[in-house]
Amino acid sequence: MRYNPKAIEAKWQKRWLETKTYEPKLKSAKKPVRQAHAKPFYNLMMFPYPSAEGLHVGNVYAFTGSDIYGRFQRMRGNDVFEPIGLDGFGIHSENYALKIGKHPAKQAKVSEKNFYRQLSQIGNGFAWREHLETYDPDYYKWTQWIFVQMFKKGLAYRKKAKVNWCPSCLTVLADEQVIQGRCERCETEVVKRDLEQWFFKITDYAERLLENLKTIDWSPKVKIAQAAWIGKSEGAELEFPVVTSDKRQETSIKVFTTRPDTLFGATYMVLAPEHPLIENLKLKIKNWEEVEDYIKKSAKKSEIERTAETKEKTGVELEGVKAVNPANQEEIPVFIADYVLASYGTGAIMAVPAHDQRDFAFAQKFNLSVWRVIRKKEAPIKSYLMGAKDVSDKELATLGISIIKKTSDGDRKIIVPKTKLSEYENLVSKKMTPGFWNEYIGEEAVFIFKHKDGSLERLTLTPETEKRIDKLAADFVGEGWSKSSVWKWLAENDWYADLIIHTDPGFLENSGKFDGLESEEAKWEITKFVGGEKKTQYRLRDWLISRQRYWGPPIPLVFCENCADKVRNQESRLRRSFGGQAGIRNIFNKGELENPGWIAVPEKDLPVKLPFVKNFRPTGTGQSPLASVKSFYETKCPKCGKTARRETDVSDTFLDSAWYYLRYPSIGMKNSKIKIKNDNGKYKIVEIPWSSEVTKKWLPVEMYIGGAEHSVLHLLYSRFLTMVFHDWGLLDFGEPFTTFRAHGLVIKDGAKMSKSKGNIVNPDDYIKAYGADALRLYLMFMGPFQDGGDFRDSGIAGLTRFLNRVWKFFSEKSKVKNQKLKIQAESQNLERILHRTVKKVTADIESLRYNTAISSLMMLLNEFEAAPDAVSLEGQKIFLKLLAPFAPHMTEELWSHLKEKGSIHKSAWPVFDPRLIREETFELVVQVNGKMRGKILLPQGVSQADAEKAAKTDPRLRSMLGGIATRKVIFVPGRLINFVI
RNA sequence: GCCUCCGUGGCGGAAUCGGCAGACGCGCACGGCUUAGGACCGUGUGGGGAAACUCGUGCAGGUUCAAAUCCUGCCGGAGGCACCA
Repeated sequence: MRYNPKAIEAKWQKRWLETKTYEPKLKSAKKPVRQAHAKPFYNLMMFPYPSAEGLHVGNVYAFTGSDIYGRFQRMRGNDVFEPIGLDGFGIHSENYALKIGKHPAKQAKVSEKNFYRQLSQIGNGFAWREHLETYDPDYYKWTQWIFVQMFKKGLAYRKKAKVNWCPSCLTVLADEQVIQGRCERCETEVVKRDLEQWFFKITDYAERLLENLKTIDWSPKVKIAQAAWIGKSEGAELEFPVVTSDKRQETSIKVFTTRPDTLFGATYMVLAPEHPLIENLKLKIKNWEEVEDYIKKSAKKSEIERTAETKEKTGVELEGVKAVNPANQEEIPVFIADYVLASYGTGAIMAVPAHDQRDFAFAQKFNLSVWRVIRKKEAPIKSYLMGAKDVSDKELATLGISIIKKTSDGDRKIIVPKTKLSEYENLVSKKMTPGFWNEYIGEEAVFIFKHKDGSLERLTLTPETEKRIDKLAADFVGEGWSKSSVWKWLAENDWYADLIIHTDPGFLENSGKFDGLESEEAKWEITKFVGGEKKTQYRLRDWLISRQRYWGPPIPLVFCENCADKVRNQESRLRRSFGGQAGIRNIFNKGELENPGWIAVPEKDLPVKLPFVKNFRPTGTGQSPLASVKSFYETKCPKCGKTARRETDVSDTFLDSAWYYLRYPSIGMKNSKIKIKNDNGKYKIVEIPWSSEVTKKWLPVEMYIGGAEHSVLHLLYSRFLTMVFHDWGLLDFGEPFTTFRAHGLVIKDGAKMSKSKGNIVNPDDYIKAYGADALRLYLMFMGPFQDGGDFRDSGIAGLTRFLNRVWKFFSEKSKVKNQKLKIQAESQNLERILHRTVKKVTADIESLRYNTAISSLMMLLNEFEAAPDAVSLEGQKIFLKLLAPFAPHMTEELWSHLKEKGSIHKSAWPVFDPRLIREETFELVVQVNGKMRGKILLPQGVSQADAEKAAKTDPRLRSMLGGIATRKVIFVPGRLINFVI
């Protein structure tokens, strides 16, 4: 009988479904015991979005890797729950529908069928009963319910802001969906638009999102990405008084800085063009027209335009206005420039050009003073060259000096004639004289000065001196300096900021009484000195949740003019009669009070169904297609009954996927009703979207495997919502996924797969040609699961060959009924290899090193084939069990050939016997001076003396070791012996 | 620019703790079986050398009896962040 994957796979897929092999008893599973082997094991993989023609091979890769882990845990005796569903709502599915000219609702049905067909063929142990689709009203009812709760608790708010707008997808996007200034989905350049939108207050959770990272077992790169995205900075808020030309103080500018230690070096200030203070100072600004013009221009720029030309800074000085440096009372100019972001910190900065790249670039362009206030700690070159802390003018002269003048055709070096040296000495002595600037920048012997006409000159060293330094530099090599790095550091040819300024902390100078203090200490001393305040800033912004598209859950809110008035009036009344808290809070919830006129759709009226609309195309007007559907938006206010208008935007797809893992185990269960505290302090019994009983047993997710591209999207949002639910008392855990592992990327023939390149791998083709088992095996064998791999058609042949050999071996073996062991020695040897393989495969699966697990199974098969008669029935069973997670169909078939009852996938995972692994003898590696010179077979646990003797008497080694005195002998028991002679 | 990860045969990769570099597979070569082979089986396969041996894990150094592995600097690649003060 030949191996026929097609027939076998179809047969077992059908039987597994019939016998519910992969459906754990969700209710009766035992209470989880954390760690090692939790009985109920929630094995989750990221559900796919059915956007393209079918399942991508990248999905198959991820799902196979996740399934192997699940099957392994099942064989270890755990109840494994491995659900799957479709993330079918959202832009990606809608864009696909648009592309092929079909209505998304209709296309969803087609994709659903196709995806589920494909998913049932890849050999995963899915719990099919608990599947879900995000566009199912039974599901999005609860997505909307979550939105309503967020609103009621004041975690959803509406705000007009500059938001990311994708001109191709015709909708706004969250910050997380903008990758390098481009739309995450279509890679179109994102522009800024002023729109009123719904946001979720994820920033309230910034600190916890960051802090909790320490408690979860996730792939480090994902944690790092999240920490960077949250972007915590500790610094200070400092206030700079603003004075006008008549020296009268007008107002003040608040800045946030992480480097208050550089305050004495602040030589100008910059406001973001959107800073509200500019409008207030309008009358005092002498060049208002110019300023206004700049504001308008920068408003039009896209994010990419604003950030692309990093070197070319733009800005306008606010003439007639000066700021006062609170540290030294110097009057400094104030600018507006778009390199300062309105959305971070206070939207204003103090500029310290000597110690910040951007400020330096700006200062160069606008001829502003550069004042160094931080000195580097160590200066090996300088102290070597000069033998002193400061470079003296004389030293300079004796070294010889040349200038590089910047000319139109690049830098040109001119050796300075001796007669001109006095001029330089003059310059050097006029440290920080207005119009001139010279620096011992960092500790480099590089000097730049500025002429009155603004041209820059740089002093460097003559060729003779270069030679001398070269010699000196050679002495430094080995003290943490390579020759090239000494040179790079000393004499790089360009003169841009990266060479001249240094941004590291160090020791203060030119800072009055703070001179000599170390940066870290000086920071807080100076903050105190000027009456500033310690402050923490996060880079994270609130989650923009509304989308101007059709294919998503409508945001379950209603706008009512009448209620808007009520809220506003009540508020002003409350303000007048202080203390009158209670009344209004019983009528309106927090969200309604904070967003006057917006009323939550009552829970009993959910879902707000997405109507079937023929023209579902995005409009581009800043409104969703639903805004033109009268029957949808016309409604009555649920609060007062007057005419009201529904919100016509839908919510972000990532809201759907932020909680799906909570829903799976509760599908088909009764939702729980629990008592929760409302924002007005009263308790209320509410129905929640899951069964608390089942959730307690199965959650949080034990193992989650998915792509790292979701590091700051899905994985961040899920954590946020879980924390929120925890705070509301809906969940008894605050982190959704105990363990998360990011799998690698599959590429094809060394390149990323893309439709335009035509190198897309369609899993259907490969399953048809080779079977799912071979495809699974090949995908996992390509490389370490967490690194991804390069898919090459030629590679799959090797795994097909392997499977054929397994089949052949077991087919022929099963004919031999008499399992009499012919050769004792061989069978002992085999047993040892067998148990070693058990150990290796077990450890490899635990750490997702599937490639090496498969390779050791190949080696075991090689051994089996070399001595087929010595392979016991037990050995055959163990082999099949080890292979079962990788090739579930074939192993199940061969298992049944061995007349085993029940599924191999529910059989017990083999355990190795440590005693059987140990060998009685081992090969001792003999080294001479660290070089391998031979091996000798010795009994396990041999003493050093015996090993030495054996090595010295070994005929092949004798010539090398005989008679020569050894200086030292290193003996590593069980491994090697090294003779140093 | 900053952060993270990674550089090993013709290719994918192995070496999990600093202890035999190149497991396993692909490819290739030769041989067998075959009417035939893009099927199957066997043997070989990092470079140099007839061999003893020697060189060899991106490059240059360092630590060590011993380095692919640790340290320093450079070069190259991938990913993340990107005017975040």
